[in-house]
Amino acid sequence: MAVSYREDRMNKILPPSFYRRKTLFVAKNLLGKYLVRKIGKKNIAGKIIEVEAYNGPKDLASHASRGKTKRNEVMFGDPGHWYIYLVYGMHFCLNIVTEKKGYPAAVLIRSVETESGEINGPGRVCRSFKIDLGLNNAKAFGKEAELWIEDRGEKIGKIKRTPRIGVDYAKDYKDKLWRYSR
DNA sequence: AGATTGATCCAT
DNA sequence: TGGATCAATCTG
Repeated sequence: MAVSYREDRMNKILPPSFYRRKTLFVAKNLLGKYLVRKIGKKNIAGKIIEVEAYNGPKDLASHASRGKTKRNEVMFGDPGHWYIYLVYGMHFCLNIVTEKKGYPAAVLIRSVETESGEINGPGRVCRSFKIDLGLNNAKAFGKEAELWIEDRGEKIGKIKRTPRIGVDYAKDYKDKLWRYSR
């Protein structure tokens, strides 16, 4: 039984259940998946090659470590939604919310590989994919999604685990090996 | 190494 | 309400 083009496309989009699991597991398993941005009739896609996990209320590197605020409330919500914020007054950062509602966690998309080359850095990823606060709290699944992640069946090789970038203030959490890259 | 940039957060 | 801070990037 052949599936329609639409069903085939839908089947590759990661469902909320993918994100509902442990944040470190989700982070590692996002490598090799494709970030896809719908702009009008066109899609931009890039293979995810670097991420960071921000894992729970005790993670001092996480925005959520000082409780829920207007900015970070999306992290406390349902998995499979985008958490986007402005850093340094200039750049946007894209995160996908993980784990069950009430447990604040997310994975930051740091770098992708497109057909025209690598895009390194969360600010550059957002600029290239035309991502801003308008997508904050948007769903990363379903037919209305404008931004989602697909499994295209590609395997990733050896995964590197390194400390997260720019979190020197995070005391005993600053050296956690929660940055994953290929 | 230094400048940029402005929303956010918390201590006054 | 003020001022330090910031999950970054660019230029020199």
